Amino acid sequence: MEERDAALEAVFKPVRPTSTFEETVERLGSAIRLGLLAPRDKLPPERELAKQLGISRSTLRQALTALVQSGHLVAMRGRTGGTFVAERPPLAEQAGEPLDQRAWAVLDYRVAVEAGAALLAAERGDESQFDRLEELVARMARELEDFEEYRRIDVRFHIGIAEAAHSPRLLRAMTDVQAQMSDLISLIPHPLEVLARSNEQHGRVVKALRKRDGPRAVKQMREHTEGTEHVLAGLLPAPARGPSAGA
Amino acid sequence: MEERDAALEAVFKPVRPTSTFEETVERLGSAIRLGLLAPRDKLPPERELAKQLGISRSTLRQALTALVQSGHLVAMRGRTGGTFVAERPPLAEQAGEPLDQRAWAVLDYRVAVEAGAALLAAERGDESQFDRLEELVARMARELEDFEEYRRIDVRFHIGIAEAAHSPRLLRAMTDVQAQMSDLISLIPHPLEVLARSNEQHGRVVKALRKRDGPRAVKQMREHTEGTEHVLAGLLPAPARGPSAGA
DNA sequence: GGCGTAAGGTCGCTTCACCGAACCATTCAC
DNA sequence: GTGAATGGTTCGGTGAAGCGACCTTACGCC
Repeated sequence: MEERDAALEAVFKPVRPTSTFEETVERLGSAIRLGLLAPRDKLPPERELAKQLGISRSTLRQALTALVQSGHLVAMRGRTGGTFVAERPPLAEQAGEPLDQRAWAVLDYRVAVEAGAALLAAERGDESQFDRLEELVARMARELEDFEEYRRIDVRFHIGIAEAAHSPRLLRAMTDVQAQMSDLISLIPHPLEVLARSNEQHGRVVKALRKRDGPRAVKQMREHTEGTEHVLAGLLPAPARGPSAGA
Repeated sequence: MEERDAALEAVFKPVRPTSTFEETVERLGSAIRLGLLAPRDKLPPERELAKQLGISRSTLRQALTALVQSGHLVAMRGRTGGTFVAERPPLAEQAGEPLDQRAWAVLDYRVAVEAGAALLAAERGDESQFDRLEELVARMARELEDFEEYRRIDVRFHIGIAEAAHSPRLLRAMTDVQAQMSDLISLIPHPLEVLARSNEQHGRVVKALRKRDGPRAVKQMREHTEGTEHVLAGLLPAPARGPSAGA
């Protein structure tokens, strides 16, 4: 039992079932914060959306109500009514409490997802998908002064890599990661130079993908993610990693 | 809305809340199949375990009953009784139905987790942890003829890398991946030569970790994971990956 | 040999999330 | 002005999960 402690520990940790309500708020809220659902976009009618999500209208409405109250959505009644994404939805949620610790967990997980996506994208990506990534890099280069727009494209870039990996599961993981990153990123300053440097790394990643050089793409991507970590390192208390898996 | 389809699609897919019962069966079942809980190991008394897991005894018993019936556990009554891991627990569960499709999803996810763990382990791993990995490689080399034992050590090796990454979240992801891999791996034959080759790759990964060369470790690890994929490729219908993230 | 105790096994009640469906209220197209 | 499409409201039903009390078994210990 000696050395397996770290892994075994996780086996007996409390089980936290996710409620349908929470899941739904999370799904829609993240999609909005990521810009997958853009401001003024209209959601399907409640009755239909409930069917799509496979949940009851009651539960869906609880989630929608929560998102209206948090400013993500706006509901309009009447014949031409509907539920719309707010003009200016909140960028990040108030995760609040143990942010310091959770932040590092997210960053570590991000390393895995980004690395995996880069590896597989190098192996399987279509040229057209790489074209698109390059286009996004070019667009970001033009938006260095509008952070919110830059970030929206940035999200699409990273999700685009996951799409090029042709793995639904990794795509899902990437959207999750980006959603959680948004909560962090909105906390930090984004001087123009940092964005520019960051985008240069984007470019190098695409270059490696084009060469079908997975490990190189991973290397470039790792340098890219380290950038974020270093900036955050100055803002968050400390990594505080234990001797074995941080306990 | 044009190009975001693949990512957006996931937003409106059915929400599947996980029940406490399922989660618990999964947690304990995986731990047993992975060998984290070894045969003859004794679980804590039900009343106590329920507290640890933060669930009611009733629900815990449902899970335990299921695991007894599936042959993972054995329950003994009386003063010195308790719930014990079975002598010879089933190696894999009958996921059954859409195994073909899910298999590839797992393999893709695995690439990410293994790559991320290798990257971070190269950066943060302790020498002592690398020593331990080397020891595991040596032990595997001695167990090429006993597949079940080999696989148990193999699991520990991969989990060991995640531990060296010092990231609780990646550790968790790795145990999940390994659990799902076990379901696949038990389906395929394991000729001695394949295990030997596989273990050589283990060795090369550790070597790269020792050199603190993350990208190289990722490269070696990718070659290692590809091995499994190629073997499975001969057994499963087809990747069947769509043009954009497999839809 | 019997008694206490630590375990698993059983029962019944309560609570709450989720579902389903009917119905209300508002607004606009026609 | 009427009807249809939409969000808003209410209420009863159902099943999962929790809580707690009690039964049963078997072993250590006096």
